[in-house]
Amino acid sequence: MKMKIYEELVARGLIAQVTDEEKIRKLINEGKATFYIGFDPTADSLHVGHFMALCLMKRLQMAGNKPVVLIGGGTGYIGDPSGRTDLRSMMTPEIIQYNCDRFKEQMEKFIEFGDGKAIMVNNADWLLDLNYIEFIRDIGSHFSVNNMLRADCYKQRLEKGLSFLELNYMIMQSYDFYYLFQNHGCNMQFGGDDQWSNMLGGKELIRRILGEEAYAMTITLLLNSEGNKMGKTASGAVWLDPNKTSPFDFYQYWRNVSDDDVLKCIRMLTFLPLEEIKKMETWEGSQLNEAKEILAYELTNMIHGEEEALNAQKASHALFISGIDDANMPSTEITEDHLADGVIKIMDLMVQCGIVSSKSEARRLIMQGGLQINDEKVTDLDYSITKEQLKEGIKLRKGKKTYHKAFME
RNA sequence: GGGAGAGUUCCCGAGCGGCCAAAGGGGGCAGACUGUAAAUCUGUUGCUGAUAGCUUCGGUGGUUCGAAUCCACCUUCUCCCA
Repeated sequence: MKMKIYEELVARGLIAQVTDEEKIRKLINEGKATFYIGFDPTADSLHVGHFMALCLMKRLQMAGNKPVVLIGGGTGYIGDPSGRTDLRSMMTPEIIQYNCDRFKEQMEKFIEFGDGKAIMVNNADWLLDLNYIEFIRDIGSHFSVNNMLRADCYKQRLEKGLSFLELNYMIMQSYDFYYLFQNHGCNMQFGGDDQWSNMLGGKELIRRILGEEAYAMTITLLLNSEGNKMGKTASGAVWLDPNKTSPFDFYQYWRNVSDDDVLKCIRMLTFLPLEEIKKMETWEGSQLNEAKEILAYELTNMIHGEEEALNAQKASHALFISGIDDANMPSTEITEDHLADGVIKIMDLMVQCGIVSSKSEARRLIMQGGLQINDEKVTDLDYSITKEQLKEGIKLRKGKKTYHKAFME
C-alpha cells in the first residue's frame, strides 16, 4: 500500500507548521487542495530554496492537487522583511519584470502548466492598481498593528528599524491569499517557515471578510548541521540557472555536503522512494560518500537533465578518483594577446583563468603549495607556460577542489 | 521639527595626530590529517615583478611637515523628545 501524500511529506520531514492538521491531511490526500506558493523575484534565477518549494508543488500535483504559482511582481516592490536585518534595496520595475520572466522560464521545466493543471499568476496584476484609500479601509482595517508587531519577523526589526513600507508586506501577502481564494478557489498556502506569520495573516483575513476557512502550511527550512540555510556558498547562492552555477559546481555542492546533512537532503529534496532512503540510513563513515553521490546525481538530474548529470558525475570521478584529464572541466582559452615572447607567466595565467582574483593571491597560493599544473606541484613564482604547452592544454589545480583548464587553439 | 550618537577592510568590531594596510573575532583560501565530510592544528587573507611603492577607514573640502583620528559642510543610519 503506497503511502498517502501527507504522510509522505511528514516522513520526509518537509512539514514545519500547519494550521489544522486533520483538515489539511484530508484535503491534500484527496487531491482537493488548490494551493499557492509565492516567489518574490529578488534575483534573476531561482535557487535551492525555491527548488524545495517547487518539489513540494510537484509532489502535491502528482497527488492530484492544483498548484498556483504566484510570482511576486507586485510584492517585489516592497520586499519581505522576514529574516532580514536590514532594508532590501529597492528594485526597478524593469529588473522586477526581467526576474519574473526568468523565474517563469525555469519553473516551466518543473511544473506542468495548462488546462486543469498548474496556473501561474503575478500579483502585480492586482496589487499595482489598488486604490489606497479603498484598500486601507477594506483590508487594512482588519489588521491589528499590535498583533503584527508581535510577529517574530517584525519583532527583530523593531530594534533595527522597520519602515512603513515593509510593515505592509504582510498585508500585501495576506491580500494575495484572499484574492486567490476568491478568484481561483485557492484554499491553501504553502511557504517557507519564515513566512508563517504572513500566511496566518491571509488565513485570518479570509475568515474575517468572508467567514470562510483557508489553510496554511509551512515547509521546513533546509538548514545544515550548523544551523545555516543551505544552498549558500561564500560566493553566493547555488543557482538553478546553469549560467550562474554550472552543472558541475552544482553537482559538487551536493557532493560536498557534510555527513550529518546527506540523508536529510536526500529525504527532503529527491524523489527517491522512502524505502530506498531507509536503507541508506544504516550507512556509516566513508560509505556515506556513496549517499552523497546519489544526492548530487539525483538533484543535478532533476535540474539540468540526465546528460548534464552524467557529465558532472564523470568529471567528478575523473578529477577526484582517477585524476585523468576531462573535457567537462571549466576552461579558458588563451590567445596570442596574453603571451609575451611566446610564454605566459604562471601568475598571469591564474588570474586569466579566474581561479584567483589577483596576482597577490596567486603568489600566496603558490608559496603555500596550493597549485598544481598537470598534477605537479609548482613552487616557482617565475614559472612560465609556453605556447606549446598551451596548445596541448594544461590542467591547473588549485587546492583540492578547484580545477581549470587552459588551452590555445 | 528639537536633541544625542554612529558610518573602519567580505562581515562583526578595536583604533593614541606619526610606530596603521589598520588589533581581535567570524568567514574565506591554502598546508597537515582524512573519505571530495566533520573536528583539530598551522599559515594566509587590499593591490603591485614587492626589505619598497601605491590605493583604502560614508562623501567633499580644510587645518597640519604628517589625518581613519582634528575642523566645516553634505549624506545615510540609530536612539531620545514631539
